[in-house]
Amino acid sequence: MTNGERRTLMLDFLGYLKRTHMCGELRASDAGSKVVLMGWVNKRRDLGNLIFLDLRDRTGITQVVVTADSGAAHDKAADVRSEFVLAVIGHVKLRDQGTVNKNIATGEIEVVADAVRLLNDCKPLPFTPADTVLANEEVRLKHRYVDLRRPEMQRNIQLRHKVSIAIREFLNSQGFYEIETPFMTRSTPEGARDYLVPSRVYPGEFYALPQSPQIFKQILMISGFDKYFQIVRCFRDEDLRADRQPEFTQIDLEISFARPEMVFHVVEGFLKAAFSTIGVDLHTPFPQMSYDQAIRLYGIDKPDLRIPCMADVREAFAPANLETLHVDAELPIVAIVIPKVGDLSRKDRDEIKTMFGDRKDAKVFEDIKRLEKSFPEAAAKIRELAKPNAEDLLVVVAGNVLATAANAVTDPAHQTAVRQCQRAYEIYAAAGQLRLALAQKYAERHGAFKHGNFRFLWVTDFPMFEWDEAEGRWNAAHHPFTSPHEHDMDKLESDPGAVRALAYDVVLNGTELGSGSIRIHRQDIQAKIFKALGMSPEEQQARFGFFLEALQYGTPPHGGIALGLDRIVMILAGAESLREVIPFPKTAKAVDLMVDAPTPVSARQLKELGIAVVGKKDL
RNA sequence: GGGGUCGUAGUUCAGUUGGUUAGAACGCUGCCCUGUCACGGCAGAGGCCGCGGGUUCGAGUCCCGUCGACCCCGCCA
Repeated sequence: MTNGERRTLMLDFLGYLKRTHMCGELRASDAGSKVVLMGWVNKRRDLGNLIFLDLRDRTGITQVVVTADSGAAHDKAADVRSEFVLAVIGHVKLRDQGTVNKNIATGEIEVVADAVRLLNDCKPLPFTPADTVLANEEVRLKHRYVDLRRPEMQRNIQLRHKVSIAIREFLNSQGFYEIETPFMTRSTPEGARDYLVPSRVYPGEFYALPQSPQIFKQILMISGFDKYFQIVRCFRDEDLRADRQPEFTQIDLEISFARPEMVFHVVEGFLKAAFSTIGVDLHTPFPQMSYDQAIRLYGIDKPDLRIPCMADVREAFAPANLETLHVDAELPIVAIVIPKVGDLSRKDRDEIKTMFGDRKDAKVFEDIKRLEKSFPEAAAKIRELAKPNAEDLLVVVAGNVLATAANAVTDPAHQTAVRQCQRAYEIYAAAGQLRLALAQKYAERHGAFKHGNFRFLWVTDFPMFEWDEAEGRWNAAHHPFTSPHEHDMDKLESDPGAVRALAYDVVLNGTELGSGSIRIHRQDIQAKIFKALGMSPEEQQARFGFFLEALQYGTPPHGGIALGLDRIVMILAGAESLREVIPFPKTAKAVDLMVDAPTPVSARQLKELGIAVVGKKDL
């Protein structure tokens, strides 16, 4: 018999047999009882006249012993291989002293088989759930049903279930209604690319899968449902990342007569409930920080609070120092502190330069001791401002003096200001990136990234508009229905860049978990925003006509938020990728390797939809 | 769209400066084994070295292209 071939086995029927226990349940106190277990063969250890089978289901593993005197049972057990599906009828026996297995919960007992039923066999697998080394992800995804049997995946999916249930229960207790919104809806040309669904009835016309139920949930507020939530799939046709899938699940909610604090309170409540499912007691309320602060202190709008913030050390340098160092005096100078890194070799310090990259606009001083030699006073002042401990790594990031030509400004005045802001922002961002890269590299040393350290944060007061360099106009930073700050209304026309939005993000350990805002409920303000965005009344009508009409029929003030369920579960599970907490994820090229999707469809299907596909080369 | 890492047996990997018949472990098949739990012992099967082209007397190894997996940038209102 060659590899892969097996003698034909006689399989048994389940018949009237009923399972009495799960495989992870039995304990010493069950000794003596008659039991029926069902599950998969995790491992077989065949000692000849004595065969051990580890039977596995979602609750755990029980060792089954089959002795030669059990006759038929022993013959069957001899034929059994990995991942066969069995029913074992037997009795629970306390294990002898020396044979207890402390590694499994059921290790004090074993089930002595009286009879074995072969419910199904299993072809030799590319990998098994019992393997100690993990197979390649490509192989895992192709045979996802096997991969999902692995205890770790079972745990992750169970965790996901628990988190969903905890959130549902909490929101229900707070008076939220769970209301479904359509998956087949209208394409909104702004934002991410839509996944389109062709209409058969109207050839050439398309539905779009929702990027979020945004407009529907706002309409539900107009409809008087007061508090809505939904744990809902959303779709975005953009390139993937470890933390981005084309279809993902959001915890979406909206509240009528809402102020931001009310939204914060609800989110803190359900996150507390979700985290308590794994025994983590979250401290609420979460700290808050303005967007502006986040940029200046962390160089990013989703600060990771597990490591110290950056420090502004601009004042440490005398004008003469800056000139010598070719540092732009107009731009910020920031110090990064990474705790407990200890002494670095010359090679490690050079590595920092590589990590920072070759930039025109910014430079890094990675060797503070060298800076100390030439500029002792500045270095002393930097230490005073950044407050590193003796073992901490301290590096400084500053702006480069640019050639005058590159810095020439012919734009109107407000654009000059924008440009200056932009350059400062780039310094902060560059420093922020280096801070994270260093923190990642020296994670072992500072220990702040160990699983279980959950640092939440609200980031508030996002800018209302972003300047679009390519288009030469302002864009909505969040979406065009986000309400501006009441105090900033008067700047809508005079200084759009300074208008703050009533928008907020909830951030955990440097990952954006969710984003929300108080929405515009008044027609007059909505008109001003569209005007600031340079959108003509015709364009407004074409894009959002139905919604603008709805807004006019008694819209209450309202606001809400949406959080990524996948990301929450990923962080709770301590996983590196969303794919570890999504049962059937897609690859980086948006392919489902198990079902092999997407695929071409038949000419007949296309004809019915009025669709012609142009050759790939023509695209 | 751009940059990077990787691709060798079913799986995880090794493979020297380009040089005989491409190795190991696990898995698989057969035999032996009554206390294993990463069971053990003996024997065996299993390879288009991702694919295509090039350089060379000779390519798993060097070069070019291509496909696939992963990570990052762009993108994600």
